Amino acid sequence: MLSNKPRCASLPNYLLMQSIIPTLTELVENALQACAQKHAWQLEQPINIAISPAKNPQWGEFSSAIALQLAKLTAKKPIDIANELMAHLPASEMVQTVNVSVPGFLNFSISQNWLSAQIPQILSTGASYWNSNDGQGKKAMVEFVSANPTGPLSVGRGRGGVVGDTFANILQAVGYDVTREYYFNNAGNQMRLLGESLQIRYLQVLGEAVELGENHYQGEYLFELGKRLVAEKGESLRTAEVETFSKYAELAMFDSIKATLERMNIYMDVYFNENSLFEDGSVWDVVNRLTAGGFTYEKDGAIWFVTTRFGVEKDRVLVRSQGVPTYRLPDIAYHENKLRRGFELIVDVLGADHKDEFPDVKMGVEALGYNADGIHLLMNQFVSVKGQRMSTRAGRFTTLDELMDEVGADVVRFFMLQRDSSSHLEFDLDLALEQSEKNPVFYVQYAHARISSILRKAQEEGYSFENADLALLAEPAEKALLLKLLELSEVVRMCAKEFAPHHLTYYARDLASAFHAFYRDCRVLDSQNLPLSTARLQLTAVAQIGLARALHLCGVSAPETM
RNA sequence: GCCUCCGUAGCUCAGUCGGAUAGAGCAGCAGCCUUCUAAGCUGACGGUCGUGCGUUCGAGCCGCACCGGGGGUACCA
Repeated sequence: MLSNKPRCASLPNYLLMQSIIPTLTELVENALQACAQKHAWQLEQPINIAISPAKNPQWGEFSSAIALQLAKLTAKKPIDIANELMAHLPASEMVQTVNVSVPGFLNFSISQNWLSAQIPQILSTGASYWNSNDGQGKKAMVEFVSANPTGPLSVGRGRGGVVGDTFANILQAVGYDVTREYYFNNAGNQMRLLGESLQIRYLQVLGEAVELGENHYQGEYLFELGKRLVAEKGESLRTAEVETFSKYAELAMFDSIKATLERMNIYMDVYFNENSLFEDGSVWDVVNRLTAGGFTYEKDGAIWFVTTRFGVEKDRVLVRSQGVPTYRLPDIAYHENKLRRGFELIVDVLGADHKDEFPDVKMGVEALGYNADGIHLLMNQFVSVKGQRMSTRAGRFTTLDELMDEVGADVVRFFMLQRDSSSHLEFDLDLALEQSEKNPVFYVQYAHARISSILRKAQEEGYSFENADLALLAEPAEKALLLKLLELSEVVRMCAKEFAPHHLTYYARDLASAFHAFYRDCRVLDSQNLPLSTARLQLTAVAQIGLARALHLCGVSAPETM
């Protein structure tokens, strides 16, 4: 572990707000139990009760298809079941009305009073209103980026960086104690090639007729570094060892990577050096224990891991015949190290090109006697910009820095989060460059700036924020905005549960849209109607907190003016 | 060959456990600024959800086969 950067404190989460879907689920659950008992329904398995937002306002705000699911089990008509369930629903302050529609949906309308009552709660709790405690304070690690210091970060790595950092934010919001970790290797073949590449570039700058080999790093950045080296050291390194160049390049590349990450608002807690696993003997310790457990054998001078025992078609090499381990072995040792440090949830954010190493790691720690269920893969597919694929080795890439120079960190982060990470991402440079409503980042940020502007103006003109009569908030747009705001906690939980941070950007856009509709229909500041102004000011303030929370979880700024 | 991810509107993509009429942004079309930021809003247009079988009361979602694309299939990482 190289360094331990301080990062901003995670938000406390102590207040578990009563959120809508879990509450409705509980109501239906109670009704179901009552009906099942009364009519002796055979519910051998626990029924999964789904509550989803209604697709049409005529059905209220939330619906459940539970009666349709139960039709077969009970041999009754869905519509009858729904009516029966409705009759047994416990009363709740949250629910205004319940009705049944064909073919048997149970529809809920949320009470306006209950909704309004959430406003003071959010105002007093702040951004942590939407937190939950699903993680129960357990230790979680998100390992991401993990690029070896052989070159500037590519756009592809940037996706892993954004997805990993955002997912870490999400885990904190659902109550985990999160560590962000970067795993790297500064020994071995890659670093030797890097050193050779720099050496050749350095000599080229000095006018020598030397050329890069096919395996060397072709990127222009090493030529630039060579020039820098000449400027600093002159010709003194003409006969220097490769190691001198390797070390110099490594430090320079790491500085550049860290600067890039910082620019993207990413701060690692731990930089973990793969080499430490060799130095403390844990790599060889892993081999010995696997061997003692009967999980290895020797063939052709190499040590093989019996992965076929876990149902894989081929065994894998752990230690090459020359005695050098493959990447697989330190990876297993590394994950054992993570488990030994007490992490109960371990998330590896990997690119699609590294996906296949993941199962080997899980099999490895299982063979060592651990339960690997807490280790998860968050794979992200490749990124392309204008059809060009990234390849560091070939030196034909757009670096993250170049991309941020073009469009800014906020746009990069938001765009990287707009796709399911298992889908390919085509970075639309033209759209990203658009400083207008076409660009979804500006759309969301604009809503926040608009809100800020109203609140500023209210303050300047002396409008009261206190003692609001929130029952005055009766417009459909007001209700819709509140409902959308209250959805955030569910969105965050879903992101965590599904390892899918992209839902956040969709939510942010929906919330911005709900605010814009409110802005259109409901004038906030009206000197002729001060009570209504105060009520709407409170709602506006809550919208600001929610929008900022969604943006900040994405690692995107929430500007006060634009 | 095998494994895996993807295939949804002209383009880029969402689609919560299998539920009501499949959604959004962009592009293109038609409108809305003496009032809190028009970086906004409204309307219309746009679909054999890759193809074919199957399971189901009900399939974009589940199963099988096929087609097309990405990634992997190393004693590289």
